[in-house]
Amino acid sequence: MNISEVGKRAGLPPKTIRFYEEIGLILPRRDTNGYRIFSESDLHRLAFLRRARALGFSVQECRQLLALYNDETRASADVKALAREHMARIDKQLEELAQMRSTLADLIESCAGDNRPDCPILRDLAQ
Amino acid sequence: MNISEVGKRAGLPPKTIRFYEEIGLILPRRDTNGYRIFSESDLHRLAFLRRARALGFSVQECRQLLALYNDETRASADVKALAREHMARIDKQLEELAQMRSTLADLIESCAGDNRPDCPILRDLAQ
DNA sequence: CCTTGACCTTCCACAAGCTGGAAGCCCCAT
DNA sequence: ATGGGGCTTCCAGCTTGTGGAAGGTCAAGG
Repeated sequence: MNISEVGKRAGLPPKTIRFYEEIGLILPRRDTNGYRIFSESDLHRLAFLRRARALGFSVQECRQLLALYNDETRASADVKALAREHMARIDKQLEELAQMRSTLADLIESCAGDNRPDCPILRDLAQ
Repeated sequence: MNISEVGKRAGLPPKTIRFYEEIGLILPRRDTNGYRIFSESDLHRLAFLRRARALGFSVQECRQLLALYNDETRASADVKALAREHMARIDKQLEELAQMRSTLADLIESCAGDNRPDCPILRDLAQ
């Protein structure tokens, strides 16, 4: 199967698939004309990647997840540890964003939002 | 004042300050030897930038905020609108992260995390 | 057989927001 | 004069792709 078809099936644009090959996440065969040929196994890897990325795993983590996926002798503890680290990072981001949101909401509420120049938001930023 | 001192006072590393100059957020004077000289006004701009960035505003938004800050005839409505757009983006990010977090938490809970290879996390990713 | 359009290929540049490092100048103290 | 620190510029890299240009390939229609 060609790149655009595997792209449709996996839900990834061809550009992204080429990029994933470039960084070694997949290694499709090549036809005599130089075209990439994707096997069912390549398709599965790509779909796996799409879902892992959608969960916010970094490309490096995806690499590790794929390695674990292909390792029949893996320990599920290793996968769980990876997922836990990732979730810890997400929790940290959530906290930071919630903190920003809270401050912003306060500032926005305190601003008249009319045509006068006086603005608590700018005053706060300037301190 | 020199770059490292203004950096300490504004809470920004010299590298970042040079970068901000490069992209036109500040324009410090230069000494005859080529060294940057920062005025109190430069310091205020830098501190403003640090706080705006800490609230998650993009550099482009910071540019607009600084312009509004320096415009005596601004309407606070414009500042408020900027802040509202930004908060909307933050809310979107929060939603996405919360969704990821929820899925991840489910997967993590369902995984034994022992030395056996069977793993619901990988199964879900592979679908 | 030739053309046309839709593929495919590679390579380069850009996005955000810095950060690190190298090479070289400058200033002050010893 | 020598050493250490600070300053300068420029280049490269991080992450995760995206957009575009130049050019090869393939299948269908005239």
